[in-house]
Amino acid sequence: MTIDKLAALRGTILFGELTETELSALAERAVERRLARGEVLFIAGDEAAGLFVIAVGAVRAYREGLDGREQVIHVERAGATIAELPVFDDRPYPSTVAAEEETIVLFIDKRDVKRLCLDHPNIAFAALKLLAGRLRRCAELVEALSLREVDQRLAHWLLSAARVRGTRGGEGLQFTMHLTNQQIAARIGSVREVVSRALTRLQQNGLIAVDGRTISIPDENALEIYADGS
Amino acid sequence: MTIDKLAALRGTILFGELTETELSALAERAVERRLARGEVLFIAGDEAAGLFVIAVGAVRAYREGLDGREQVIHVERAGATIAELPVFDDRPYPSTVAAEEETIVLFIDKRDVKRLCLDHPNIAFAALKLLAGRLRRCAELVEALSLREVDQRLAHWLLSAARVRGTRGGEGLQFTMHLTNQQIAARIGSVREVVSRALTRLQQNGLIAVDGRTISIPDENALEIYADGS
DNA sequence: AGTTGGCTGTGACTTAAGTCATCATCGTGA
DNA sequence: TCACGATGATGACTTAAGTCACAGCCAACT
Repeated sequence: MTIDKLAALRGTILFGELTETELSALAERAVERRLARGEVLFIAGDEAAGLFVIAVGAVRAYREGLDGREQVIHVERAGATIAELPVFDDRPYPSTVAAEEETIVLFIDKRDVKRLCLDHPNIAFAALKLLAGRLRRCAELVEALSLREVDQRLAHWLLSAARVRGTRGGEGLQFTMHLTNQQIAARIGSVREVVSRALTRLQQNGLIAVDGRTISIPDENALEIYADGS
Repeated sequence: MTIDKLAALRGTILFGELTETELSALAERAVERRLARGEVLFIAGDEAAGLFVIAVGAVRAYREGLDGREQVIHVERAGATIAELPVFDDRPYPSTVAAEEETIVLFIDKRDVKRLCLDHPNIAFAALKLLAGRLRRCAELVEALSLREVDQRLAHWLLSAARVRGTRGGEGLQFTMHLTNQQIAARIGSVREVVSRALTRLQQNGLIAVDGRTISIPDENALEIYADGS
């Protein structure tokens, strides 16, 4: 399978507004890399020569503790970019990044990105907007980890997952969970067993209903109140 | 006491490279605001009309839990800016900001900042660098909160405080602690009593020595090893 | 069909962290 | 100068969260 580099670049917020000529020039210099599920793209602290555009698939950026426990910082899917920070501050990769599924990324040299930012103020502005969003989410995560307990963090996470992926119906808001408890744990800052028990508790309280891999939220509002307040 | 708005703006990374004419124009439109120690400048979620330049003093940006516990996200001093995010993504203030000491800030309308970013690519680039730094620190904080225990977080924090403010001498690296245990706790994500005990433990292990408000780190390396590894 | 390996749920236990209460000290403002 | 409130140390207690161990399941692969 070959991919259309041009289309992939055009699909990003960062490069979407370039002219066809500029896009082609960038596409020619872009280097494709394929990742198997779980494969690591780079490790936190590695020297960074540029950023990556996700053409197909999804990746997670995370930090690892000594015991091997992971904390996911953010997840990005096709159309997004990762490792922008080294472009702007010339420092190493801030997090380790691994593929969540079969993924194809395009490497873009940071000098190219810099030049584009300086030539096109609106690209720089798009990058600013992008980083602003990241920073907001990161601050949310800090707040959650520091000031909320696991059950609340889980409730909050389920709610936002449902709002992104879910559909509204007779059972209320519902969606299909495609992650393992382990993966959820890594995102909300906990461990497998605790997530398992927390899910049980949420069910017992009637805040969610679980049927196989389908999770329903009968009363969105009630779950929200629980998530940030108890 | 009157302050020199022009000088304050010139001292920032963001606006430092503007011409005198542009600076004056900006200074004329800047609105000064004085804050007493502890006074709140704005609250997370408030509508935001622009950013603030810190002319004198220092502020902390934090989130508050239901129980009133605070988690500091970042601290900024004279010469820095705060609340840049709303400028770039047109959303409300992400954190609550309060003065750590007597502080004077200058309010700059976000439309002015946007215009400057679009007219001067290097201002946009400076902003990108600024946000990149914030994001790195924020990710560090997430990692620490999720994967390290309090004693390690404290060790790490002491080390970086010492490296910024401290001096090297016979006793090793030493510096004056001008924060209360309460304040340290809010920064590393814990509470007063736990910080107090953690400090005692670090002393018992010979990793630090405390004399009044002076803290010495006899073996910087040993403390660092302890901070990220145990 | 059978085996292997990952995923889940759960009981039992440990422990880091947080809470509560007390007391001495200190600094600041009235 | 006095007094109050903030600060800090510390003992005693509680508890959320994490660890360990085990058993049942399911899906994939040989």
